[in-house]
This record gives sequence, structure tokens and C-alpha cells, in this order.
Amino acid sequence: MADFLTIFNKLSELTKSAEDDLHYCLQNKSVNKGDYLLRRREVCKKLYFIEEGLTKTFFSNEEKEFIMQFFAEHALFTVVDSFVSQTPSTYEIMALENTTVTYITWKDLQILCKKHHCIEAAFSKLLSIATINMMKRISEMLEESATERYNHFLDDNGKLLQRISLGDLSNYLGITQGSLSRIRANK
Amino acid sequence: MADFLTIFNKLSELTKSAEDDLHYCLQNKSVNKGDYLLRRREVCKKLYFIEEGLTKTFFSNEEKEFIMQFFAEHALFTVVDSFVSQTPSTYEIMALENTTVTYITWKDLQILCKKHHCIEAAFSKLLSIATINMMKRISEMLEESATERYNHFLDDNGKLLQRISLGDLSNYLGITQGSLSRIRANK
DNA sequence: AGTAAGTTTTATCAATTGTAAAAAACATGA
DNA sequence: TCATGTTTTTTACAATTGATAAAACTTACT
Repeated sequence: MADFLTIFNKLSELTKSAEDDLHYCLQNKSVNKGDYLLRRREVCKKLYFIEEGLTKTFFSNEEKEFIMQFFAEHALFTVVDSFVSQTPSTYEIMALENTTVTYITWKDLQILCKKHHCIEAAFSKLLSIATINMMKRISEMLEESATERYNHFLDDNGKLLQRISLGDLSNYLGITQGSLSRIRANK
Repeated sequence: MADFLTIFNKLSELTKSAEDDLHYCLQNKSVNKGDYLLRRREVCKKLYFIEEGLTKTFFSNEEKEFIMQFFAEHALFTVVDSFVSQTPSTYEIMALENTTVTYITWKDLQILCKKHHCIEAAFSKLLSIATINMMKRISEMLEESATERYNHFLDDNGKLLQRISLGDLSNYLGITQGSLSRIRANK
């Protein structure tokens, strides 16, 4: 709970009053491994902070699943398009471990943004970070081979490797599980 | 010039006073085909609106070039990471046609954001749209084959096809020019 | 230990994409 | 029109990745 405020404070310095109001709006939730924080076609009403655990944000077609992002402890995230426009989501969020989150609802955040400029600034900053992360991902997908993307993932998220199934990792990298196994074998 | 304001107004309704201030800050520039609006390692100091023409935002390594986005007339854009943090850019912007832009500098935008909440809101909205676009692109790269991505590009940007070289298009799709030619031939 | 369920690896073959170089088509200016 | 430079297509071959299914390995539970 305190950490949510810490992270928000890093995005944009909060006034004491804003921090108090924000603190007051925060809620907690625990879900088990395999549970969903958001289902397809639901409106994403929450901005999440992970206290503990691990989630994946993904979408799927009839045959396959595609993973946009993993979020582990201390990550602050939401499904941007559904959240900002309060429209049904094409993405889902599932807990990959027993997970505890702190969250603020869209409604509450709206109110706080109106009231406290520093909170609005923090959220705006979060959006710009999201864009930058997405651009980085696209760059890697354009420039790197599957092997390079795998190694890059290890460099950036080495610690997560033990916690993510290789099936999920392959769905994140955009290759089949067979291909990922081949890549891992060639070492 | 008027169009820049129109687009900004669509992002967030501007007060008369904000609109006047914004109008006052806008500047124009024309560049020839092949000219750069931004070079690598430069700080991107401008938020651009294309009055007329076409640009590509890209990066390159020793051998190849990779295109993040094309922007044609009435597009409002910048290089997000360099612009928001005012740090050197890894991306470059080049005009693919003789191009006229209207722009506002980061400095002026900063000032206006402080002064007019509606302008800050508009820029924030622009960031959220950028994130959403990037997520859409990643989704397509994960889910679709090169052939599907090409067809998808035609559906979304059919009119641009005549204006973009196939070399550039292949660098956008993340395939070689040879592959793209093959895809186009199979019809 | 033994079983069942889930995960990861391996193997085979097919399809896609990359590489490199040549040929063809197109555009431009002398 | 010719000549030149650029862009696009084509080709043959190599490398990578996909699809599928079976085998090996883990894990959790009884």
C-alpha cells in the first residue's frame, strides 16, 4: 500500500493532501494463481499495483494466446485502451502466481486527477512510460531474431525466467514452444 | 495551422484563451523530400503536425533500417521518449515527400501545459493514443504472418501504398524486400 | 512408490523467410 | 532518345520457424 504511493511519488511529486486522498482511495485484492483480474469484453476499471505475485496481460484467437506483457511485484499497470476510454477490453489479465494487488478505480482516479494536478501529472507520466516501453518492444521485434529476443529477455528479466512457463514465454516472444526449446538447446 | 488547432481541440476541448496562446506558439517549416526533421542523437524539441507530405520515423543499425511509423498529412506526432524527457533520440525523422509541418516546441508546450489545463489534457490524450497504437502494432506482429500484416496494412493505409517505396514498406513490416515482393506476387 | 496432469524437449517434415545477385522496370535529366 | 541511377521483381539456395506428435521430465497428490 505504501509502495503504491512511493511509485506514484516517483512519477510526479505528490502534495501531502494528494497523497492522503490517494491513500484513502486505494483498495486491496488477492487472487489465486490462474484467476483473472480482467476478462475479455469487460471494461478495465482499475489501475493496478502488484504488491506480490505475477500477472500476464494477453489476448487470444481461436487457436493461440499472445502475451503483451508480464507484470511482477511493484509494477504499476492497467490495460491502457480499455481503462482510458472505459470501453470493453480485448485483453485479459491473469495471475500466474498467487497475487496481491493494490488498486484505484478509474472513477476515483478521475476525481483525484481533477482535484490534484500532481496526480494527473503522475498518470500522464505513466502513459508516456507505457508508450516508450511499447516502442522498445516493437524495435526489438523488428531488429532482432527470435534467438536475440530470447537472450534480450534474459538480460532484462533474468529473474522472471524461473517463474514464467516456457509456454507463456514463447507466446510473449511470438514464437512456438518448439522453437523456444530449440533456441534454449543451442547453447 | 488552423488544422493543428482543430486536431488539438478534438483531443480535449480548448478554451478560447488556450487556443489563442497555442496559435501564437505555432511555427511552420517546409522540408524537401529526403531531408531530416530529426537526426539521431539530437533531442526532439518539437511536436509536429503535418500540413502536407509524408514522413517516416525510423532507426538503423550498421546494415539495416527499421521503420516505426509513417505519418502523413494531418498527423500529430513526435518522438515520444526523446520529447517527453528531452534526451537524445535513437530515432530519426525523414521526409519522404516535400513536407510542410506546423510545430510547437517542447518549451512552449511546457509553458502552455502549466497555464492551460485543457492543453495538458490534450497532450496526455495524445500519449494514450500513442500507447494504444503501439499495442495494436505489437498485437499484429505477434498474431499475424507477414502476408497478413501486408494485407492489414493495405486495409488500413491503402492510399499510402502509392506514396511509400516498397523498400520502406518492407522495413516497416519487418521483412526483407525480397519477401515483400514474393507476398505481392502471390495473388 | 505410483498415478495422473502438466511442462518441456525432441524429432520430423513442411512452410516461410532470409541472403545475394541478376534481371527487369521505371524515372530523370542531359 | 539515350544514359544513368534507382526501385522492384525474380531466382536459387540456405536458414529459420511452424506444425504435429511422441517421448522425457516434473509436480502434486494419494
